[in-house]
Amino acid sequence: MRLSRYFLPVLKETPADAQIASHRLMLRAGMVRQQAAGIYSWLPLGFKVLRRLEQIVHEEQQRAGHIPLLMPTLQPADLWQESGRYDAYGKELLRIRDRHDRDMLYGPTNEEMITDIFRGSVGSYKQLPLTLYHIQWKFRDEVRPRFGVMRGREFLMKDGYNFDLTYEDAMHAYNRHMVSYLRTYERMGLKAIPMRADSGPIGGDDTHEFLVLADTGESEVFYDRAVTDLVLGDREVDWDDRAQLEAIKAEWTTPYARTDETHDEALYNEIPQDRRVKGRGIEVGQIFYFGTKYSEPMGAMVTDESGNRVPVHMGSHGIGVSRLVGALIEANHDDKGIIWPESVAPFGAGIVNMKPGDAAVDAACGELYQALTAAGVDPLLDDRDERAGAKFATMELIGLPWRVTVGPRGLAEGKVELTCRRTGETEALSPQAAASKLAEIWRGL
RNA sequence: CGGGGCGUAGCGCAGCCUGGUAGCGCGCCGGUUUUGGGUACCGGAGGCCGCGAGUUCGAAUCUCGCCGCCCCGACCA
Repeated sequence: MRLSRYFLPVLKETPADAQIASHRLMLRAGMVRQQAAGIYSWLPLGFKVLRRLEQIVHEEQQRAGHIPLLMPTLQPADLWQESGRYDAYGKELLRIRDRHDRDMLYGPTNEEMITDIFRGSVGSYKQLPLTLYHIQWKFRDEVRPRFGVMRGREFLMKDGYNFDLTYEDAMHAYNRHMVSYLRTYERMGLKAIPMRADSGPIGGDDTHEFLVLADTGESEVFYDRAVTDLVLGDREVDWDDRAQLEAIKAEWTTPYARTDETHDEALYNEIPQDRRVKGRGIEVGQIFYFGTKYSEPMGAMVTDESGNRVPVHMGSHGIGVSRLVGALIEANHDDKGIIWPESVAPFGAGIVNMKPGDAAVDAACGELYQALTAAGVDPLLDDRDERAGAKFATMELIGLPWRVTVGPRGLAEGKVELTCRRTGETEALSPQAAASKLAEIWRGL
């Protein structure tokens, strides 16, 4: 993309309403625009990041064998009356009436609807296990939305639902989600720690929240430092191997890690002193086994091997996709702006043309642009007639991981400069060498 | 929902206390200048001062009501 033809409304000054870094930077970098409290338009740059995250989530879900579909944002109220949540959910549920006076709602989650879909089409245990998911906008009418997209009223969420015959099968689905979530966050360059969460009335060891450590997080967290050293990496995962998934789950959930909701001071104090950490975290996902809570009242039954009609065991599993954009920035920024991990960057590299109109510089930029595009780096070429300082400041603000600076001075020696956003390190290379170095990095993603 | 604060140009703000018909910086447009870290100067466009009612000869300014937004707390898969 050429910046001169793009839509990137960056702000030099900080909007007064934004209190935390991610919100400030998303507004300054022209990623979002607020339309009402907790409701945002996603401008092109923000939209690109959102799409990248969605893509990673889709890939990892499908790798684990989960099946995508798409349910609507608006739902009929009667499904919720069936489950009992229409009255129980309270004011967070946005209720709407259509022209025929039918009660509708803007979905805050989809347990009822997915259960309805399931019961209409599945009747036998032979069709299990089944996990369906979608990535769709949700609305929860929060009393006090804040922190930009981190706590909006409208937000994009991946929510998945597993249907299994037995508790054991459902726990395997639970473990599958835990491991696939670990992979998902790792691919995004995030350290997200599964923490035992409050499971409410159901009780038991059957829900975990994933927290990204950040000083601005809403939750207070307590953990054993050992958990932050764990890395899933590229180890082979057999998604049908129950023992393997159970072992990975144990690896991550054995070290103490809890939010203030479930914190146990006595257990915490058993951790060796030098490994105890108290901090704050941003919740970016949750996995949850809830058994027959919906299948029973809503009649989601299958016939088992012995011919008995039994309610299916279910769980739901969410990743806050739009919130992740904020969480990523909270975890990756400095005083100049955002620092995107390569895997989620809106553009892989910025090319700065130091002298638009200079034939040699224009030509070198054009060649680099083509080479990087061909390598899948998806570059952003700053071909605007601006001062060097303004161009550098823009690139640093929007946080592209790499910058290639092309000017007459370097070009006279046959060199361009390759600068790493995160470290600030710069090296002079031939344009070809710079292009192949970036291509190499992208091949590894 | 309790407490606090703010709505004036695209953004950041001053003016309000003490009423007299709106100003600064950034951005934007035109020009000169500059050319490897947000250059300097000149000229210009852009406002139903959140909305409504009231007081007054006169309201951005005072009074009342409403709406919106932000912060702290409570709440939150």
